[in-house]
Amino acid sequence: MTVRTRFAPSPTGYLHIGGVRTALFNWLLARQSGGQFILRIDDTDTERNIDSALQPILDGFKWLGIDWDEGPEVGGIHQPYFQSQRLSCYQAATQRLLESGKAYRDYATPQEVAQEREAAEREKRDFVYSRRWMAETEETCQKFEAEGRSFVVRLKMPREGTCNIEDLVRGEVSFDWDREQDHVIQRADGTCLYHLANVVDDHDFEITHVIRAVEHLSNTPRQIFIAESLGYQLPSYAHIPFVAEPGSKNKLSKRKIEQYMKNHDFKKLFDHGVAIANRIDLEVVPSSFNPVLVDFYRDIGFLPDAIVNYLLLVGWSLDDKTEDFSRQQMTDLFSLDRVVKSEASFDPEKLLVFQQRYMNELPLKQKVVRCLPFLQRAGLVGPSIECEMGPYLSSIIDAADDRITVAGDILQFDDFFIPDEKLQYDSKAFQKRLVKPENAGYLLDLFKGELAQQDDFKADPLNALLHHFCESQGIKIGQIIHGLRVAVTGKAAGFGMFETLEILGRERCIHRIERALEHLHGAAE
RNA sequence: GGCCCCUUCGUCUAGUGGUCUAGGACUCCGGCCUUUCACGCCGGCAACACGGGUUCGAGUCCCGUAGGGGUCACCA
Repeated sequence: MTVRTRFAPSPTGYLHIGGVRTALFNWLLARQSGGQFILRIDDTDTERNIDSALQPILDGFKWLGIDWDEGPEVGGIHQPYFQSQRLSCYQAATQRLLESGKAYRDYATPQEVAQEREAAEREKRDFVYSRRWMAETEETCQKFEAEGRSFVVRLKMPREGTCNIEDLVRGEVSFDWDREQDHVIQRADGTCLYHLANVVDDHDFEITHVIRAVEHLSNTPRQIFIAESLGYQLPSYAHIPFVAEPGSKNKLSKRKIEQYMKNHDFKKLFDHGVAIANRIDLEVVPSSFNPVLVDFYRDIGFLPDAIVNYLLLVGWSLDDKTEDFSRQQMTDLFSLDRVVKSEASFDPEKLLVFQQRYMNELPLKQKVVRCLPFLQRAGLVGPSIECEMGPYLSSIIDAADDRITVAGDILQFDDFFIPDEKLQYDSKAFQKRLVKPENAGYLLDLFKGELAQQDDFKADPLNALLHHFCESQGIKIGQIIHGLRVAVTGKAAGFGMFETLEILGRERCIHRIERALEHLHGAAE
């Protein structure tokens, strides 16, 4: 039997990071055994524009490298994969349920059911529908219809015994049938509800393993009832813990971003993103620019592999030390029995660590490819990059080394792309390193003269040059190097000073120092 | 509230009765390196929710308590 798993997103316009984790586990299980991973669209309740709400989700999966064998865009032998187009399947199933007496027409109005529910609450007993408006014969149907009533279809749930679920993650879990309600499976207008659709589709698509978040565990008995009533063979169930908020055990929610901002690490991640977004004219709105959603990561230059590797480890582990997994390794080694039972909080800091690791391992060429679009979007580099820009960009990214965590971080080194005349000085740094030290200007001016005579403008010789200079002046290198950095980059911090000088080249270094000196004298007057 | 699930360092986790005076990773705190920032290196702090059993022996099994979460829709 080949393993067939599925993920069933609703077209909401965004891809939730917790959803990705669930999809990932499904995908992994299918891939490791040469099975199929299916994407099915749960759009039974939405009347919005499906295309525009679905595309971001499909794009998200594609970006992450989670591909599907059947579903939107790729089709498949079981199509359609949109629930909104499968109504007839559900109606046929409902009909069979009705015929076998596992479901019934119910002519109660919502108000009448609500009244029963309230009465039960008042009397402090569990609510069980009286089935007062249940119609199992043509006569009763006609009687109720004569009263002007319309019907919904309800499940006729067992009222005794237990439902045992053999869960691949949790072991055996049992529920008493008498706690279950006669759930509605079809509305008065003939449209169907989630649970029925879900069970019918899983069967039609020949899903062998239903891997989903724990919040569905309590819903499983009714689905089992439907499946068994229809004579379906039950899939295996695995209820995995959901991804929780940072620092709590609540389910991570897209809407609670305001609250998450109180979490230091979450805010740090968000602010990191905002700094990049502001430079590339990206709208910072919670509906897409939100660390709970995948778009956020793509937009600021995360690596899909880093995210997938991180997500793999929230709720699953191989052993007590292995953390890095290639796609191949994770598909080979993943197993449901090593899924943890308790909910795991999303840890932005740890995600960043994976990102950093993957970014550092990326070949320089790849880094350049990832960073370039950010420079272009920030208007620092033209749309068609000139030939000489390639090596120039490479040298910067090479020198920046691990300081580039996400591709968008290249913008921290914007000073290499700004014309000398437009270089902005960090005012605090300028004050501290150039204005305040008495002889900073003097030393810088002197050293500028040395630079002007330096022919071999490479990091090592420049290093030697500055050291000799310091010796001859009887100063420590710290007395000049900071001011030099501020003068040529405008910033207090950056990568190696001598690499910086080399990359900038002699003319620009001198020009920038002159400009800084002018600025300094201007400030003094 | 009923039912169901969960509970090891701040976080992610290892641990399937003795090798656990509980291991790893991230964070944090020291120190080293150093021209800044970052990296790196070394070291350190830090957890079995609680109470009863069972057992020679319990983080590991059982029961209870507490806490957390989920679910009880003509939502998905």
